[in-house]
Amino acid sequence: MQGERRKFRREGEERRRDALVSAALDLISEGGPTAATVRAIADRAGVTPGLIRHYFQTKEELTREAYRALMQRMSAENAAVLGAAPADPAARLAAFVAAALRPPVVDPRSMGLWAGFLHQVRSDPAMAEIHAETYLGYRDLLQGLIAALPGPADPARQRALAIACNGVIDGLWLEGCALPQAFAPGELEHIGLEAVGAILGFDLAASLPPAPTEETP
Amino acid sequence: MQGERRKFRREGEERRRDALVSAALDLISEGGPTAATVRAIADRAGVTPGLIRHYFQTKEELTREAYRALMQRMSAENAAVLGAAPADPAARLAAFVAAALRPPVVDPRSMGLWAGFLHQVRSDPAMAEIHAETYLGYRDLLQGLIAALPGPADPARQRALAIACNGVIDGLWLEGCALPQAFAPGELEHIGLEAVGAILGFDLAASLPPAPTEETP
DNA sequence: GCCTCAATTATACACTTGCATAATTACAGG
DNA sequence: CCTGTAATTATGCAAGTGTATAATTGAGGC
Repeated sequence: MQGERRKFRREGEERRRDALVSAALDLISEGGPTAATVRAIADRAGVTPGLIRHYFQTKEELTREAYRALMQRMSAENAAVLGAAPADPAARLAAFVAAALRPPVVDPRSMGLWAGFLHQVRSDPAMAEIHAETYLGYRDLLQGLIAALPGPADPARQRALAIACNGVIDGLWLEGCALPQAFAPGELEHIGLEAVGAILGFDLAASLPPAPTEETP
Repeated sequence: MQGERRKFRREGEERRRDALVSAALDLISEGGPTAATVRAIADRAGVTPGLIRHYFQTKEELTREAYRALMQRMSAENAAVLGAAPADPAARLAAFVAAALRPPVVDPRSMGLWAGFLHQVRSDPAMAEIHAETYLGYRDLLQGLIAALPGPADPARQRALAIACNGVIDGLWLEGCALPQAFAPGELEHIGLEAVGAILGFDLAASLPPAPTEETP
């Protein structure tokens, strides 16, 4: 008796791919790249390792897809706040900065992923391209918000300011993810608004829209 | 003929341990934790894999030693600037902040190491302890510099300010390591001084000691 | 109900990893 | 020069890695 063959259900390609990508992200965030073996990923996704090769030509391809999904999700989560933001440029920028510095964008799991992917992004050109696309998209969005502020329109200077503000935001994001309990609720946003405000010469903290737009459906 | 046995020189224990630790750090910074296999480490250190087991009970022990060496080196590099700093509290703090945001403290290799160690620091209690010691030591140093500033002495508030400033510094440090070419020389220090100054209500940028104390032996 | 075909599983393989142990060799002290 | 001993190398091994390929099985069309 060599045991019964495992029962299974057929699923659509998209669902399976999503499940595998999601499982890979979970494992990397928990235990780093080392933990994301094909067997562990398949196990977490509820399938057997062979199926990975059926949907992805190689494990590297799955990893790239997971990274792309992560970056897109985070950008979308941050940009979503602009939909409900007021028209005033300073308020929009303040809302954007604040959203980047609180959950769900700030999340210890995301930083684990960030660290886990770092070396692959550095060494694998395909990963580097995915990173560049997302990063530049984010920075352009930020530069647009800065350009909308009242004042002289100097594109070169706006670009430099966007880079600087992006640095502060990214840095504080990492810090918030790394030390979630070091900051009181709202404190990280406040630090970020002060710091970005100092760079731009604007009192952003005062411009933050009143209610952090809690979802109330 | 089974080839000649490799020639070798006997070395002191300390030199060999240092060489192995250094090799491990190099490899982790270049290729992440995955790249630091016992064989690769031994190769880089100019020895054979068996010697690692002779000086370290396990590879994990070598890894921990490497992490400790890294953290101590970085803290020392940053604190070194205080030796040549003036007595004025604001100038001392400014010098300290600026030193944290320029080479050799800011260094792409260090961030690769930071990312590589992240998951081990999270999961291995021994690693977490090493981290806590170094981190708290750094923050206490920063808090001491803040407490020396003129103004009311409120320890609880000073602690909160130290945490916030530490967050900005750490974050900008990471950003400077990640995107070295995004910032003009001196720009990152300037951003950091503005941001920390905004948190503390001090014009730190104006307090920075004139010459960045270039070594001229 | 059967039959087809793709989705899924099972098995095998070559390779790498960390670790243990035995065999050597450099170097100090007589 | 010899000899002991500890530093160093060489070899082997069990476990885990990604991947290739063959064997099964679920589910829709007739």
